[in-house]
Amino acid sequence: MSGRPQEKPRGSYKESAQTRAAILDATKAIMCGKGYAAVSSRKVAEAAGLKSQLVYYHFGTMDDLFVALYQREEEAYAIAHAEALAAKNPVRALWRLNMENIGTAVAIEFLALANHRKSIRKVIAASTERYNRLRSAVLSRYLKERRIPKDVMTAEVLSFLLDSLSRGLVSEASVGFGETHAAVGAYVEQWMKRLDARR
Amino acid sequence: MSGRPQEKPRGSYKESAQTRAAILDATKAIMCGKGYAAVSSRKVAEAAGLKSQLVYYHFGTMDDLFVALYQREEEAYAIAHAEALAAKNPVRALWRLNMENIGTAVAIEFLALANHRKSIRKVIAASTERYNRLRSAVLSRYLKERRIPKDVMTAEVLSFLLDSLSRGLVSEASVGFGETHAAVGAYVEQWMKRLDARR
DNA sequence: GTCTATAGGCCGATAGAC
DNA sequence: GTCTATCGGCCTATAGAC
Repeated sequence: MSGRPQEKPRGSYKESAQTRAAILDATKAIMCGKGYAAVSSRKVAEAAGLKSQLVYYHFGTMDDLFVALYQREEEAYAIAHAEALAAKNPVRALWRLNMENIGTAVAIEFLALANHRKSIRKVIAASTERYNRLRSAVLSRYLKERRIPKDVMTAEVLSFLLDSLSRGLVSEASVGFGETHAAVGAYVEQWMKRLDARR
Repeated sequence: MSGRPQEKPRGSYKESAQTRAAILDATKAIMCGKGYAAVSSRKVAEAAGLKSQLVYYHFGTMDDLFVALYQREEEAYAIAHAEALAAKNPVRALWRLNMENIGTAVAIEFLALANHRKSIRKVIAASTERYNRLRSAVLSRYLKERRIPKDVMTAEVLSFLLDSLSRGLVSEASVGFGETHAAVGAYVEQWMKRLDARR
């Protein structure tokens, strides 16, 4: 990582991490651009400039590859998510996180993939539950501080809104021109401003 | 439809419609249950109790099959959608339509499929635009009648909310247990009640 | 850790008999 | 309109040399 280039240091003992990363990057790119069904060992390898057998060497099966990518992306998301929760305005930070990140696009794809890969469904269900728990405390406090009554908004509903609206906007953008995108974006923005003002 | 069974009337001149319907039904079932990637001419034919070549005979290519299914489902949806817009409470009717119908599940799958089938993307974009136009007038009137100011809700945003929230609930249900489902359902319900009361 | 070679399966699609 | 037969391609995955 530091100093000079140092490709293949001595024999070839830490090329592995680089190759793995390249394979995961390629997988992610294909998933976002063409959908999960376009992912194959050959396509991934071609995009990464490698031979397809290396995919199997490093990840075992295609199923394991998907799980490994999910876990890597989830790990990066976990950090950003924790930062967002710790921000002065967690709602705004979470919204921004969901909107800026390509992660939302890849998340949508994984959600669709869960439909027929039970290994993916398992890992998604676990992390979804975990994030909901993490958000619950912070959003509850946020709403309580602003004295928002439960019939106006709850932490659970707010959490769901932040996710499903951002996903809706992302998939809408991939199909049409973003007319709705601007209108909904503005609406959420002014709604968040109003919440801010109650502090 | 009426009278006696009457299979294969004389030669075999109107078996076509039945076979086509069976193929489309099987395709729909596989898409909902296993995801669009699990759809193949062989799997579809097996589910319908037919030979795979009949899929090509009746629909040409797999691409055409997907488009044909989309159009059939869309045709059915168009009727229900028009009824919902004509209902006394169009918002409630639209919400119910999105929540009850398996159509939402198949719609999510088509949205994912649009990622790498441009024929699908084209047909989805067209119908999305059309439904938005149809809703716009009715929802605008609905909001105006209840004197909802534009900064509280607009027809465009409301239309988007109805779609993306129902999609969010459906995909959430397919992954986890529906804790969120109940909470969000109740929230939307009481929100609609409040709108009703303003009439 | 990366290579070549290859097994074995499912795929989309077509040809031609009936 | 449905059947049998079949082609060529891409797929997942493994074996074995280096």
